[in-house]
Amino acid sequence: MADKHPSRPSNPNVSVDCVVFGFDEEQLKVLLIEQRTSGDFAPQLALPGDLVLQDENLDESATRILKELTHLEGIYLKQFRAFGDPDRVNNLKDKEWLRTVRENPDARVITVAYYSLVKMEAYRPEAASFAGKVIWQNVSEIPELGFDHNKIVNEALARLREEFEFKNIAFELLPKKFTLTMLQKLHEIVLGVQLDKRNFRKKLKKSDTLQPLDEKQSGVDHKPAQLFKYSSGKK
Amino acid sequence: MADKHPSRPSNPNVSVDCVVFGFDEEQLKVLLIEQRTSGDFAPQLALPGDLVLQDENLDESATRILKELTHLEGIYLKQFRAFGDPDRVNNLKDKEWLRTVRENPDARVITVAYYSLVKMEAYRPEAASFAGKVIWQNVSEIPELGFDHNKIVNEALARLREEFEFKNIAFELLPKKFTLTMLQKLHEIVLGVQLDKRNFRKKLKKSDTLQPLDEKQSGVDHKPAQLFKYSSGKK
DNA sequence: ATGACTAAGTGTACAAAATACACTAAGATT
DNA sequence: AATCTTAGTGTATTTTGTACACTTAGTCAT
Repeated sequence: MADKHPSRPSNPNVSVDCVVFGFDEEQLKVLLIEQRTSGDFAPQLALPGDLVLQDENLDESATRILKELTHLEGIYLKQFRAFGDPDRVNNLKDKEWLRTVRENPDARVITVAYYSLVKMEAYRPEAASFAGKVIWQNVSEIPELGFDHNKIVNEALARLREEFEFKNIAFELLPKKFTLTMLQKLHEIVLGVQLDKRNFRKKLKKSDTLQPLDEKQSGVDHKPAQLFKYSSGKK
Repeated sequence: MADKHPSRPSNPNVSVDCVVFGFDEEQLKVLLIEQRTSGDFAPQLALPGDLVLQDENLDESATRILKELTHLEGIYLKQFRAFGDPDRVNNLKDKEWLRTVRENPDARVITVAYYSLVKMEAYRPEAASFAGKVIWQNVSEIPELGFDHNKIVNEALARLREEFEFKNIAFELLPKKFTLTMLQKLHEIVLGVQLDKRNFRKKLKKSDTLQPLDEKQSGVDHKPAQLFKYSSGKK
């Protein structure tokens, strides 16, 4: 049992949790994993997350953990907040899942949260062997999650929306190639509003951050759209 | 010596660092403390910060640490980012200052950073007995600091500016009573620009977030200005 | 090849917001 | 009473945001 005297530093466990938002033409979802612990607890849903290892920085940790748990790679993850209520991981089931039982069972767990945004069709998550499965859950229908993960998802969603509202386009979070219609739909889905096509494009043009590619959309049964990439400044 | 096998969770020390910005009519400064360790190291400057204790959450920790080190109280502190490079605290002097030597000397230190903004004249920081002294350092003349604190200050300043640019007024960060001229000067100092008095006031009026008090500025040798407080929504 | 279907791509008129700019008013000091 | 200092206020112009509908390019079915 760790020392619980209040005037001592806590030497907590530190974990990383990843809120991966996925979008398609209509919906915004969050990637969740089903936790199956070795104990006989009922499975529960939670964000992909695990403890930070000794020789990695936080960004590296997030990348590694997301890959280990869901096989997703090459995704930009943005740190947005640490969560550290002393009792935020307070039950056996949660601790078992986090490997905390084996390492440092009585210490609290402080977590550093990351978010990202991906095109669902471009990334096919697969559950790690030891996890149950991974699912895309609609952001408007998120059930009760393990740990304090509902709070973390809500905060991440708020940040994502701020990013889109204030900075206009969250380029770090975008796919490398995209059509203007895709970009508009993404904004509409994230912000929950309808936008005017011409006005949306006018604003993009003025911001001067898009570069047309020598490539058009393929695999559609109508006029294919021009593909663009992000480019700061002008051509 | 702690276990350094890379595949193990790190059970790091976790600290909090506070970037307290202070403003007057002309300048924006940062509160720094001079570290005097018990060893025979030369003093160095750093942000007020220390390890998180077992039974406190991160916000509580920040509040406590700022008070212990500088006697500042009643200040809104906003968490903005965790910093966790594995070697960000890598010398004996830094470790000694952080009490890490006594508790968990070989583990890395992950820090959660907070910032805030105060009227310098309203808060008189005093050094804790064990610290050297506290100083207000101009943000444009920050010397080399301990740990990775230069990086943390730069990031905090960027966030503070974003807050002022995008959200227009960072009310959480303001004094409770203020004149419109004070508010304008603050914006000018933080953003490093000149603003037009009438346009600035027009925008404030439209935002409908200020409430005039039954009180005017005192102690000035000219026409006293109306004092306002923040108020969401209308009177 | 023709016609029908689907989404891509484009411009203009109006409303709202941001900017540039200079004088009068209130209190303090002599 | 005169002077000094900052408070407080409005209008004209430019820029930005909004509302709105038709033509074009490619695919598919006949």
